[in-house]
Amino acid sequence: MKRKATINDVAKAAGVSKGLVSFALNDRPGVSPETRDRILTVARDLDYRPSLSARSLSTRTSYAFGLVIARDPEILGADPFFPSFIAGVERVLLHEGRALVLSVVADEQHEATVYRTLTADARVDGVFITDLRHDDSRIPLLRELGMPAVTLGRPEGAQHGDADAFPAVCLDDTPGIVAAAQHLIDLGHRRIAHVIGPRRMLHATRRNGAFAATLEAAGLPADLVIETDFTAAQGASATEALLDLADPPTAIVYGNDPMAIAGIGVAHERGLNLPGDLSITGFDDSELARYVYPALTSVRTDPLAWGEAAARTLLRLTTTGVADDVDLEPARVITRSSTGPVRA
Amino acid sequence: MKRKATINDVAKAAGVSKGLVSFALNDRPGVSPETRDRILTVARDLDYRPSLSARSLSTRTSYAFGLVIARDPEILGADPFFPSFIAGVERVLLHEGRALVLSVVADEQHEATVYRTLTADARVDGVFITDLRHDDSRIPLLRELGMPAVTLGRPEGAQHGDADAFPAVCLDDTPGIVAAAQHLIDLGHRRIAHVIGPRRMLHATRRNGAFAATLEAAGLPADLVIETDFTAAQGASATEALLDLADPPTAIVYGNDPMAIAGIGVAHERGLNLPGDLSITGFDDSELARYVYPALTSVRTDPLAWGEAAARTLLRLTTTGVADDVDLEPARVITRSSTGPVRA
DNA sequence: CTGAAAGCGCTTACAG
DNA sequence: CTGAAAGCGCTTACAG
Repeated sequence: MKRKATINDVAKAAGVSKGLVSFALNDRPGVSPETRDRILTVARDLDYRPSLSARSLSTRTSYAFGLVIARDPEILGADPFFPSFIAGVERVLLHEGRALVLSVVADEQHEATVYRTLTADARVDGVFITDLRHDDSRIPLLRELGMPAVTLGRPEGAQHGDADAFPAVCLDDTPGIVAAAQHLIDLGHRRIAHVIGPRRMLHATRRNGAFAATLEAAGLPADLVIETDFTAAQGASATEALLDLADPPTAIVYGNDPMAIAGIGVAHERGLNLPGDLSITGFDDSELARYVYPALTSVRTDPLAWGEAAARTLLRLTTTGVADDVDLEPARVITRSSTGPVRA
Repeated sequence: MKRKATINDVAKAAGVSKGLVSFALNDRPGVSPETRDRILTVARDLDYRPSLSARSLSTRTSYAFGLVIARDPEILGADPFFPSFIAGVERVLLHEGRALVLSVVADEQHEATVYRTLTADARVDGVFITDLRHDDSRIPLLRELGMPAVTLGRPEGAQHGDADAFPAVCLDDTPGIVAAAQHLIDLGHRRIAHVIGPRRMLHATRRNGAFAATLEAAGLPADLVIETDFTAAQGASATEALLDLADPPTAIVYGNDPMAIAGIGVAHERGLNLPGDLSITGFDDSELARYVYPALTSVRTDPLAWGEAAARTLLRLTTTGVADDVDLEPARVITRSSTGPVRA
């Protein structure tokens, strides 16, 4: 391991000042084409790579983005969203010389601390905000900290194109949930339950709103709603509670696949026939969905594309100061054999 | 947002040189107690936090660790290991002012590129090596790059306490697989198959060795072994292949839970009764394991503890230059209802 | 025990 | 079009 070449080595070898080397490398005007070529050649020959920490100190830029996830590790492990989302983010950052700094915290208490530390240390140039909540404390916090951010979905109250809002990268999940509900209605179901994620999360209530509207448009009540923390455990107990009802549902729509798969487990344990006695749908269309029995009808989003779009948007925001909202392909239902006609 | 206080502000306010401030803050000898107290008080009053990039430039330290995962996002999403492992890592890094830089790459080709970039940019002070492979190219690569590392498990050929080896943080999985196999043997199974992960991965062959030894010790052949890429898809097709055999197994041991759950799906699809017609075991004991039907017998490891131990070891290695190997509680089998006596 | 200074490796006005 | 210099905010020998 020989010493890494510095800008000084390049400058000396090229017979110019280091300022000029910096200009040439950063594609700034004011360098004659011949000089620029010579500098770039020398830099390549010396295998020169600018020091990140030196650049960071000069430019007050870390060349990294942050993702803070406030979820219990148990839930995180069951949820295929984040790995795919992160893979999408990486796919664009890798080529941009940016790194992803990841923080997993158990609760929303520690979350704020982490954001403050990331800011104080200038560890990242911007952050991704996932799992938007009602009255989300992260929005004012990050604004106060002056930390650029991109939200997954649009926060409450924000209008498309709000001047002072963080850019939003949106993947509308309501068409998926509407399609799932309508699919069940079309199959003749009249009592359809909804097992949702935590109500403090925006998408839980938004999806439930879409669900309820679809049922009501068909003249059906949307009164069977159970809130969970997204764990398979609570998916199972919600299913137990629903099936114990005097007038149990003939179909259950779940907020994620692990809960739906747990629901299948509970139904089988009770000797129910699927989808004959009970239809079940999931959400996220994880790989496992098509391999359980019966194969799970689920709502497909595209976390990888979401990650890519979010990364590109944050990159634009942090480099140019502005970035437009992005709308991705909405979610859609994937029909499999866990849903079927209601029994006569 | 007022300007952040710098070491100069503290020095001026305390009436000392900035060198002394640095000494006081870093707990170095040569500062009188009174002066140190005064400096620390002033620093607190000014809400002073040393600039990370300035420190990094001076000390050639990034105060961050790297984790490069070479897996298809699809597989990653189904596998609960990494989220828990990462949560464990975070739990110790958070209090040590270190950050985790995460890279997800699709294949082992890009892996080397990422390690080179992380090193060239001095983006991290050390890395975690997970999913050890046979003849693992990362070991010589990182040694060549001079990048400190900690391995999860001991690499091939390395002896406990090798002077020049990277510290290994080990969680022995063979007791778990041995117990699973023995459990099936005790239940009277004579034809037991093993659906393993990629053979290039150390743990796949190591576990299969333990599996085979257990069967052979009981006078049983261990000839039914199918290699997969760890996806539920290949777990399902391996199950199909096994059940299509003229003399199919009465029990199948899977290398992870998603494959085992897919196996349950295939068995149910064929109208088999579990565990009457077929016993099934998984690996990792994911949350879902206990909520599928029948509840899945699985092998439990502790990824969270693994993450914590790995982080502490890497921290010690990068700060002191040496770190001992660590042995964690070995894996053990958790018996549930997907395994039962072989049918008469 | 304390201070003044050099150095880490960049970027960026400022002169010429 | 090019050079010399200051500055980013720390750490660390070196003197005293």
